[in-house]
Amino acid sequence: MKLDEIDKRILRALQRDGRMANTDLANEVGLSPSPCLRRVKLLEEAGVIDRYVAVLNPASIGKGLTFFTRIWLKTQDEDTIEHFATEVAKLPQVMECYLMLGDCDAMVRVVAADIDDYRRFQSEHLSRIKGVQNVKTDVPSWTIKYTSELPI
Amino acid sequence: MKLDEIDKRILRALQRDGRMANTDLANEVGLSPSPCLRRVKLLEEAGVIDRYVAVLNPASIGKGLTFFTRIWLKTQDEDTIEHFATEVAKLPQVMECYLMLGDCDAMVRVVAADIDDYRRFQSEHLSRIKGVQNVKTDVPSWTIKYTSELPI
DNA sequence: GCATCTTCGCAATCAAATTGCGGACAGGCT
DNA sequence: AGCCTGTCCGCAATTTGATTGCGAAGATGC
Repeated sequence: MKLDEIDKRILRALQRDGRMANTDLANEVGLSPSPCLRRVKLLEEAGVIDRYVAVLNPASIGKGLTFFTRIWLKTQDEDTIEHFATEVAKLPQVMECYLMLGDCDAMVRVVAADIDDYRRFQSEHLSRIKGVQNVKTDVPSWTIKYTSELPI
Repeated sequence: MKLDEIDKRILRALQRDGRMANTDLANEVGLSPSPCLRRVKLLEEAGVIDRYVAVLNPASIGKGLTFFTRIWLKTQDEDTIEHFATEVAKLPQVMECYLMLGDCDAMVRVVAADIDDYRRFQSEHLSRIKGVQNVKTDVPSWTIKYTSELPI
């Protein structure tokens, strides 16, 4: 989809505040409400805007820590990987999971309340997935940047 | 903040659809619109709901690839780290940046259009930050899971 | 220069957000 | 038990914003 400058302004604004009133958005991007809303609908239909979400404060719901876990599988055949993918998708603590080429086979980002909560998750869920041979956890000591705003 | 079952239902719903109409939300969680809205406002004021955002499709704006870059700094003193943090915050391609304990000093998640776009970013921006000694890039071959919904 | 397509803004209509208020329910005290 | 108090609900009125239809302005191409 071809995006002009106004579309980009709309996307930037909605990335900052996805619940902004259309009238305010229109004002910000320099349109009147109706063509502005029309553009937003088109961006949604075209899939440029995938969805709208509320971003929660992880600490306030007892998920204040992030862990990165690198995973090595016993084998890299399709069945093993697919089974792993299916099981990982079921674990709500896993926010992201990537298959990697190179050193490890997969990397996941996990949220947990504390170290013990994470350890429990690792031993009771992650390590029990069939095909998982070894896991190694990296703990970020500080988050410098965390954004959901894509550059546009 | 103490969250009861209805609050949790609200948070789950708004994580799925942050732009849901309050009337629909009220209906889903089993309240009438006014107390439902009151709870949402309280959750916002308490910071449980941090903000609302539109989630864009990275591919549709030419940022379809994700890269993980591990970074080693020349020294780990506070000045070096703070300078690094300041500079990284300015780079819009960087979605996340964590300081790590252990192997590497920092890890960033970067979005780019393609490999060349990433290489340019790495050589022209990341590697030029003062204090950066070495970087190593990991490329996910597939994203199995990617969610913004915290378990609650 | 004219026809056509696109996208705008205005105005009317409809739907949802917001607010104020009375009532139900729960917990604590006498 | 009976009463007082604090909390949270739902209803209804009001305000605000979303949505739609339509005519006009500007851009594009023949």
